[in-house]
Amino acid sequence: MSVLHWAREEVDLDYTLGCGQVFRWYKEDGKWKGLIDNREVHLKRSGETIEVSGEVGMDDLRSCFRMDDDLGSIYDSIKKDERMRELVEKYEGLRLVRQDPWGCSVSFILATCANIPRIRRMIETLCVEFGDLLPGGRYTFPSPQDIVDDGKRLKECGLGFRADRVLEFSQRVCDGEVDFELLREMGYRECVRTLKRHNGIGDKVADCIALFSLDHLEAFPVDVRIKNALHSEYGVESYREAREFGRDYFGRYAGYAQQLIYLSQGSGIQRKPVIDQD
DNA sequence: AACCAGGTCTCGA
DNA sequence: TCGAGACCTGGT
Repeated sequence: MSVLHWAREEVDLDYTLGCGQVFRWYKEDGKWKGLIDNREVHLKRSGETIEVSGEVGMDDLRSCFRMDDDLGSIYDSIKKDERMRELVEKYEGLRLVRQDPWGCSVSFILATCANIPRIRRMIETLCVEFGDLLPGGRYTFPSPQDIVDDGKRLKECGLGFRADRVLEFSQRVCDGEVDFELLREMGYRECVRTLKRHNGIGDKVADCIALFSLDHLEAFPVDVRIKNALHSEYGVESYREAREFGRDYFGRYAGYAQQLIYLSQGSGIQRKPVIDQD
């Protein structure tokens, strides 16, 4: 077990892991349990430190929690009004997480038109069916090849109309048609335009992938809740308007603002999903 | 028992 | 560009 000297105002695990940006983490017995780089990790806040158990390197942890982001200056830059000042104060320690682009893409393709418990369940099913069992009982996130190898079974996983989209995307990744590192290097707009060429990836999902896994922090994913929040706070009328408003108004770190607003609209810590295996 | 869910795609005005 | 409908299921 190792110890991270990450103060509370630097990292709040409940806000960061419970705000809906990640789907495979859950809190149990006061510990946050999840996976980083397909290895199980447990994190427990203890005063001004975090206790870590699991085989993860310091670099992976720092990268996952985006510890190179200067939270103070980012928060300052998005405190555009009283409302945002309140949110920054209330949710101090909320950080964006850097996810693996492949897993993030699949997760948000699955997130279409489903509620959080169901999204978590679909992802967990995918991992149980196509991933590898780890010591400790959890499963790795499957590789694209794992999925392509048994495309028929994917349709029996309760994913609904999302199954075809995931299979098609997996196939394209296998074929080398998706270059995540290139997507990371290119500008935000081109990244989103490129992602949207795939079936099942529209504005919202592309923004999520760009923001949560490809370091495009100006991405401002707009779903129903964000649209409604922006309507009541800023008088924004449509999805398109909300998306553009978000980026223009909040600027380079609009994604952080989005996550604060999303958290303020509900969600909260989720329980461990139960997958019945046969 | 309905209703609705971190949307996307297609089509017609 | 914009609105309407279809789309698979399963939470609540």
